[in-house]
Amino acid sequence: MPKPLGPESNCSIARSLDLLGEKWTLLIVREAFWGNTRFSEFREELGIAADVLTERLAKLVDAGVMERREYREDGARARHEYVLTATGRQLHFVIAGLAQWGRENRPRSYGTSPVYVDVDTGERARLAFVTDDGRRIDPALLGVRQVRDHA
Amino acid sequence: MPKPLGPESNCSIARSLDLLGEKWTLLIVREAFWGNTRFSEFREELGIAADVLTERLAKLVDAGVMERREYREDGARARHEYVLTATGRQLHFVIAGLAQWGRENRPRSYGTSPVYVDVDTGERARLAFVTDDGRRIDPALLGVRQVRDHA
DNA sequence: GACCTAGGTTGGATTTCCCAACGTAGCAGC
DNA sequence: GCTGCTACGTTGGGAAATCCAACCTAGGTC
Repeated sequence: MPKPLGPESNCSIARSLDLLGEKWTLLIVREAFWGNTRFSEFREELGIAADVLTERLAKLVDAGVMERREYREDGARARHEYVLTATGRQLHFVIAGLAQWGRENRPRSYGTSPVYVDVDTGERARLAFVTDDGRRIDPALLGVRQVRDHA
Repeated sequence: MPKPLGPESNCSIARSLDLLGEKWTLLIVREAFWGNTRFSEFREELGIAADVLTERLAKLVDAGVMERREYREDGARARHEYVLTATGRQLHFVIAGLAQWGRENRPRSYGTSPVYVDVDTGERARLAFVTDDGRRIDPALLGVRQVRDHA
């Protein structure tokens, strides 16, 4: 029996959480979505310890979620920045799911929460389950099936 | 400045993760979605330590994600079970997001992964961003806005 | 060549997690 | 009414993850 956690788990949820489930990791991804890219920015926004941040960024780069790039501002030396890859940007559903759930189920009486909008029209965007041909599915009528991993 | 993690964080993602981001918590929620309800079932499926499970279940009940119920089978004594509340079931987007991401981005060459389907038609269900009037939004054209928490 | 800054590394305290052993309430059998 | 059995935990001690402050380093400025 494979362990319930770990990169070889039978369950894609467990495999995701093996990488993303450690403390801070999803908050780093959130910061990357918000446009922060630098070690010092992650540190300032999150208040995370430097050694933990180093380790998390390395794991995310290693897993292909983020990419470590060199960049250089005029007359400055080369620096590093960490940006989401296409794989990392696919986490928008997870991030949006957490944002939506927290907003609706763990409210606070003041302050603001992130909300997704259509960039063109400004309309509010919410998560939904849809079929391949675009029909929306009532979450109450949703079932789960175990499907063989392609390949 | 409120801490980036913690129940009073400015960000609904951080508030969600303050509860859900500890090790095992989302896997317990997953098991609950799969229909498991009992202490011993969680323990057997996950291999989680008993003390950690006790603590996680207490937090989830306290936060209104799960409900602790008494039940009694014929000629047996009263037992407890833990079932998702409406608030807990709203985590389907987060769980489905993790499942979909892991399936697509952390593949494995054997075994199965959970996939959501329409219970009536059997059609595959995927996550999408939609507007209130049901129009689907291309994730590439998605923006984020900070919106005041209602009330 | 002295200083500054971004991006780390290192050592040690604290917190969380793991594991095995034990506690306990109710019921069954005798 | 006592012995066991089983589900649901609690407790104690060790291992691992996290936190924090101090330090390091390379390239560029002055």
